[in-house]
Amino acid sequence: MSIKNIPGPGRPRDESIRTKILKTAIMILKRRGYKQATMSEIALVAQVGKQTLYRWWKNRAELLMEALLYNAEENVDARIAGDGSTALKDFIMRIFESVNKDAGVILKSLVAEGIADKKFSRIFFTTFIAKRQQTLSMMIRAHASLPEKESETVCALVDVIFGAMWYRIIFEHRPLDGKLAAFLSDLVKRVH
Amino acid sequence: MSIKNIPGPGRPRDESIRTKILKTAIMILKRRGYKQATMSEIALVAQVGKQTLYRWWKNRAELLMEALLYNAEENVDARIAGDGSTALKDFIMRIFESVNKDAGVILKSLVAEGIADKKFSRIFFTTFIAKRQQTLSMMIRAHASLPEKESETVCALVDVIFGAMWYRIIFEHRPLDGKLAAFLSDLVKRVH
DNA sequence: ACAATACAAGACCAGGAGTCTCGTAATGTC
DNA sequence: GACATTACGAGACTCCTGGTCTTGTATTGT
Repeated sequence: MSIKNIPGPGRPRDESIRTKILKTAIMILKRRGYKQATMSEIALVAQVGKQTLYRWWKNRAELLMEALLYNAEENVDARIAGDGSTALKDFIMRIFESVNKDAGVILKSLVAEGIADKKFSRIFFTTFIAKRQQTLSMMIRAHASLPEKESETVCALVDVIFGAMWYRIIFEHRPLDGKLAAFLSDLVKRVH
Repeated sequence: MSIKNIPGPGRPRDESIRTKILKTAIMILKRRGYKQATMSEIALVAQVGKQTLYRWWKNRAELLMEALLYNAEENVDARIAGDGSTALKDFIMRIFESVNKDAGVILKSLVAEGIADKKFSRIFFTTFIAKRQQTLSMMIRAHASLPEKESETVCALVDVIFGAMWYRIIFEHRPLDGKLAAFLSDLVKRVH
């Protein structure tokens, strides 16, 4: 994502500056929202030259994307092991918690960038969303009562689950809580 | 939405200019996308002074919102009458068609505005989304096999259906087609 | 010492939202 | 018809943001 740090002559890149910028960006996003998290503001708060931002990332969208990945280091990976009957619900719940904590604002910001820039929308989808979809569809297959589930149905279920999540992330009309997680994992069991 | 036209002294407002602006905005949104649909561009193409835009609407978000409502005059209302077994699927399908035709770009634009401006997000939700949710929950209640469905479940189902729709509107990874509509209406029947 | 790069600070440019001004057109009132 | 009042098209203007460029200094390998 960020521009590579190939060793050569001259002063070396300072990795700690890169993470300082990412942390600052996340903090501003959380505290002041998407619109206030301007490049100048991030540079100012991080006490960093604007050029340094553009040395590490080629534009705002790339920086925000990496902020998301950096933030998601507490990674929500598929732990298919464990009690099979609640594995799916637990998985969904873990994602919800991450969204409720920090990721929500960042995810929304990236959607906004994607709406303004179709090319970025594709990048965002392939480098982040698609991977989550893969994981979820594995979980669904494992969780489903009927084994030979055609992929069409699994795809629809993935869109249903993440769709409901995104819908509540974007409009914030209802919380992402255990009730929804239970309802969604229940839904999967009902499909044959 | 648009600023009222109270009669009084002076030259009267020209309603045809208002609709000309809305049509131009929709056209630019469809043909060039959200980012290109700037206020200056709309004014230029519509052959209208920028001040006229701001006389009718107080900002870009308001204009886009009214463009959406104007575009949605081919209104997707609940026609609960008709074959009860396909009424829900038909309803969903009609919304999908409207989105696929014009509304999709406008809806996405309004989401982007909402992400940048929380206050507008609320306005968008209450004046547009909430009404669609009302209609859909009526349809669900009518469609459901079990009559006494607690409102909690209906709300979740609404979020599931519109969630899946929005998810595909935003990322465009899969089409909004009859298959999804059938799957979703089927899902409702399976919930008890 | 020297070349090369990174860094902070900040000037600079392009473009968009929103405001303001100007000259003109359309209305009601006298 | 004269007048006050408002709408209109055109476009200049301010302010802000994304992104670039410059300058002076710091840090590396040779």
